[in-house]
Amino acid sequence: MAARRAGIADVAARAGVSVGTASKALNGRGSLREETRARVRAAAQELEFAPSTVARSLLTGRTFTVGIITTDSYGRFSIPIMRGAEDALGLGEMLAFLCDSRDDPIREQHHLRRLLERRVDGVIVAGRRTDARQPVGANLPVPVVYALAPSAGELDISVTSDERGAARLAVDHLVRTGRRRIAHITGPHSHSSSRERAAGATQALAAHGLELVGEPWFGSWSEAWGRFAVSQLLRTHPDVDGVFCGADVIARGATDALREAGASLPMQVGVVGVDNWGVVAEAARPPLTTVDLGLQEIGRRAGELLLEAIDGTPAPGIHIVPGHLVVRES
Amino acid sequence: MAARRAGIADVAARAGVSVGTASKALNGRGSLREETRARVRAAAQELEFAPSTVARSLLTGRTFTVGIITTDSYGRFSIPIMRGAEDALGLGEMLAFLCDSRDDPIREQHHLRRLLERRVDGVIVAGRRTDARQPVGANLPVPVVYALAPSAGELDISVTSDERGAARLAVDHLVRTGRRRIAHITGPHSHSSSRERAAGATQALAAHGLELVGEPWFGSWSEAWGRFAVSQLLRTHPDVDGVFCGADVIARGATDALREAGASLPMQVGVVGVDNWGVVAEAARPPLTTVDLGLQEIGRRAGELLLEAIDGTPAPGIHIVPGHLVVRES
DNA sequence: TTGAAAGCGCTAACAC
DNA sequence: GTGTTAGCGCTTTCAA
Repeated sequence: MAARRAGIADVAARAGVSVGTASKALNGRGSLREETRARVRAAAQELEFAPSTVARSLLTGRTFTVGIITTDSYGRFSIPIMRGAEDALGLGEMLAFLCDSRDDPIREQHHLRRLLERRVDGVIVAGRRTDARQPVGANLPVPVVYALAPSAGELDISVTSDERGAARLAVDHLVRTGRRRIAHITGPHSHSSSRERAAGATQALAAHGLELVGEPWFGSWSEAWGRFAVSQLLRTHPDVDGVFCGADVIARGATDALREAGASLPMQVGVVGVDNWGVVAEAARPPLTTVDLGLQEIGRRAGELLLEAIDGTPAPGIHIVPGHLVVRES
Repeated sequence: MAARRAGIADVAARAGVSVGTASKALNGRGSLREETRARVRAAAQELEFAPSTVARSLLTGRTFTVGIITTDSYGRFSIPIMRGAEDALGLGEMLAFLCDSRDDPIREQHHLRRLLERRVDGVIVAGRRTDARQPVGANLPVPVVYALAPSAGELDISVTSDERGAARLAVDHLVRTGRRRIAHITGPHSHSSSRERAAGATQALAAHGLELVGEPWFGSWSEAWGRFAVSQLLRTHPDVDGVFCGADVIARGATDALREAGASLPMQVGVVGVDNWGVVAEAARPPLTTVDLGLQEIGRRAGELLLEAIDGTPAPGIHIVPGHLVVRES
């Protein structure tokens, strides 16, 4: 601590040149004698000179920072998205401010305002559901990219997951491994993810000339629901041989209930989840085959699209990132 | 988008005053006629004026930003810490840059450098283990606070968890609920958390005139290890009536193995974990009683200590944040 | 009560 | 090849 910070003026003085020259030397601009350049660089090194980005920003109008607003308290969904975004943004030498709106529109507006005051070059808004959301503002001075929860605004840039595709990947795997009597247990009907996955499952089965065993079981994103739904399912359809679950937690509950009902997994019944959430999928017995929605990829794509928009070539619309199947033992 | 950004000069022009006056009006500085103030405010409103923090920073030397460097890819540990830190920093009107070092010292240095170039007012370094770590740098121009993984530097500021206290909370609960033959299953011996929790458990039992059943079982942070250790434990100590597990994932494996071995929980055997990791603790059967290490509180404390250090009153040393017991049904 | 001017740390345009 | 100067958007003396 306490180390006084050297400015470019200090570096120039020590190297015996003017600040202009020092600037050129350090930025490789202009034409200077190699010896001068070296002398300046040496001085900078000795003084541990770190150029002030804030002064530079004032001049160029760019800060090389972006804001990421999550509605999600850095939870299950935001985290991989943030990671992906940081990957992409880091490549553009950008640093990200993190704001947690906790699903509160007031907080969101507050954060947005603070980010704009800080002159971020762009903003990523990450949601935790795939339901469309209202735009964070109109006529903003910087580009915004929506991740996971797409914006309802026509001309906005959004990146989201392929819900129907995810269902197809799951169902195709079950069919490919010989399952014919496939049921679907999923989350709340109020979530568009649940509805889309159910619709996707029905579609995919139809493509194989099959139908879902019973209606989709809408419930909650929990292990307990997975267990309960399976116990009920076995009463009406004891011959079920495949279960596509709308989430890994549901799938884990399902495997437990099936195992405890005496079914041998995966021989008698195949189970596929969605999420590829390590702590759940890997610890299940057997470890879960599941669809990874590519959240990190969504974040990466969002970062890339934001960089492009900042560079003046925005790509409006909803960009869909495909998921992929992770085959384990279930 | 595309909305041109109004500067204070625009506001001043529209209000028919000088920039100096506009500045004073908006910041409540100087003495101005109330009518002038109102006029300026109105102009600012109409132009959606958002003062540039970067210009202000250049002047004041403070950016009201901090950097958070996590070694943890925003995982299980960083997340609550970040939340807590954001809580504290938000109160100081600070915004946080997020950097993920992925446990790579090179990346860490790189990020630190970039943060310093951006003139952050301070830095939080968050780890994922409680083992002491090397300081991130010496003689830095801004204060640094270490969260979870304390710095080995004597004069640095660190905030970490109370590992022995956590073990005491767990053991006391088991004893209070009538358990006398208590075993301990935990993570790798190479982690100081494992060793400290084991030592704490032994100590706490001694305070009750009891001894651990067998040696502590060091292994890995996984459900599989919890299951395996319990199965072995039951062979040598079938009369065990309490298991203190060094992590919720271990505890969950332990409950599964106990239940499947025919033990009724929590009547015959009590199980206590550490972490209070929702997805694991709540889904276990029965839901886990566990020690919450207070990670969010650690983050909050780190944020507070950083603000204090920035304000010129650093509190060096290792600050220990107490955990608390979360009683569920196990 | 208000305006004019200097300056924060840096870069870029232009002189020398 | 190097130095000088103006100016990015704001706040803050100081003078009017």
